[in-house]
Amino acid sequence: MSEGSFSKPRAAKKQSVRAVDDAEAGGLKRTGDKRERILRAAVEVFARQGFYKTRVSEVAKAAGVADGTIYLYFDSKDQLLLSLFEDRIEKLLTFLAKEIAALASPEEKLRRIIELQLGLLDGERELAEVVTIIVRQSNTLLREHAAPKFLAYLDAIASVVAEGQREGTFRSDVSPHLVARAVFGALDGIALTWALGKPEVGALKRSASQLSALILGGIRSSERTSP
Amino acid sequence: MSEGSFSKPRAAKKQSVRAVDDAEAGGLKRTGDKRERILRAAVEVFARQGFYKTRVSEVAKAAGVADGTIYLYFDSKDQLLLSLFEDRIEKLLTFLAKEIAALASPEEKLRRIIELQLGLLDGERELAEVVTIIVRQSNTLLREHAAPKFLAYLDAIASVVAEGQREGTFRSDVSPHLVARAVFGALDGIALTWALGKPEVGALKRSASQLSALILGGIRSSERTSP
DNA sequence: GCTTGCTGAATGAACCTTCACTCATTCTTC
DNA sequence: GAAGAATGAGTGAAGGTTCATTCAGCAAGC
Repeated sequence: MSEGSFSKPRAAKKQSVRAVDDAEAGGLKRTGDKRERILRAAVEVFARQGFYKTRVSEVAKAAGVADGTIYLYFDSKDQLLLSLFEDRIEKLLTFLAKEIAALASPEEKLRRIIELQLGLLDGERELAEVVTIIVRQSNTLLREHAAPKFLAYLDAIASVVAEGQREGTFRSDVSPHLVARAVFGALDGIALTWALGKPEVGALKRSASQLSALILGGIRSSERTSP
Repeated sequence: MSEGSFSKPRAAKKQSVRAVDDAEAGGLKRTGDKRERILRAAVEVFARQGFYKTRVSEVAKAAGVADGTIYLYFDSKDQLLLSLFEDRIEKLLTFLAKEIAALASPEEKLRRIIELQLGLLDGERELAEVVTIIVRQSNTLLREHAAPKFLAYLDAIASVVAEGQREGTFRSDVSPHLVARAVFGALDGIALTWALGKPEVGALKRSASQLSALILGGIRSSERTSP
């Protein structure tokens, strides 16, 4: 009687926790994870061409589905982008939270955050690009929806900073939120110039350690008084 | 979609827009400022709505000009954006160069750069937004053209860092270009969250000094040897 | 096992709105 | 009144969205 509760796609919020599977052996296969396939294709194409220059038909082609199929899973092109964003940020946040919880000192945590974000940028550049670009698309529905999720990420960083300040290992004359923004921005800035240029191999590791040194050096509390 | 109720209607802004005084006494003269008027309108509207969501007719209206007039000064909508970018970055670069040249130590220079960029973000947020958004629009002619100018700006920062390293006041185990990117990114990140939220008054001053402290603290060579 | 009928996911060509751009006409200035 | 500047309604193309049609999968009837 349950008549397959998930059987109908109809652009609903259907949260498929479907992760990585489906070896795409042949062309037509099981129709299980169309939604996920479309999302992946979208990340790829949006990152390469930008949202506005991407035709819905291109996403469809990349996903190996018909144009119309996309509208069985998403209400509109805008909604597709928004879903993409929410879906991915969500995962990133939970992953980050778990990783950080395991570490003891704020300093280690901060270092790990830097590593993780740069790692994400390196490994899933496309996703990272889409995310940061989206955050910058101006005052639209997208921005309104994206902002809360994004701010949650910043809060996560800020709370690490605050922790360090309570402990006394971090200087307390700077606002945790400001530091969070600056750290995020620094990481993003590096990603940006990578995106503009050519990504060298090994750049990641070097950047991460240098950046950690820089940021930790700046934030560590010290006797030294700044002029 | 409703009009972006993000930015308050500042009537004061209007007046400063009128840089070039066109004598209305004799009606329209050699309207040499049409181009400039269009550029200013474009900055404003692009920042509010984003490039792709902005209609050429909206820019025209904001500039107080007919649609067709825009095409007397710019070849296309894309060209308008590109011209805008080049024109403004150019000015920013020369201004920055002059400001910095006057200062003695790399430390002061860096501090001034931070002040200036944040000041720009505060005073001409719209322009700053357009610039950073544009830099992120993917693989297009725009990107190809925008990148060099943008990189020139980064180079300017990097050379200050390099100077400090030669002098011995800055730690030399970090790449100047990395630092430049990080600094730019940090500033940009702060702007971004300002843009997402509400800009408090006085936030600028505080942010600038905190950020200076943070960055200089991070970059200063730990050996306090005076050369 | 084979046929028939039903269901609904998937398709993609056509539709229809939205704009970037054009150009015949009108206005300004000298 | 000529020359140029400015106008803005009109045009054509582009591309997001729709929907009539297809067809794989399944169940019941034979």
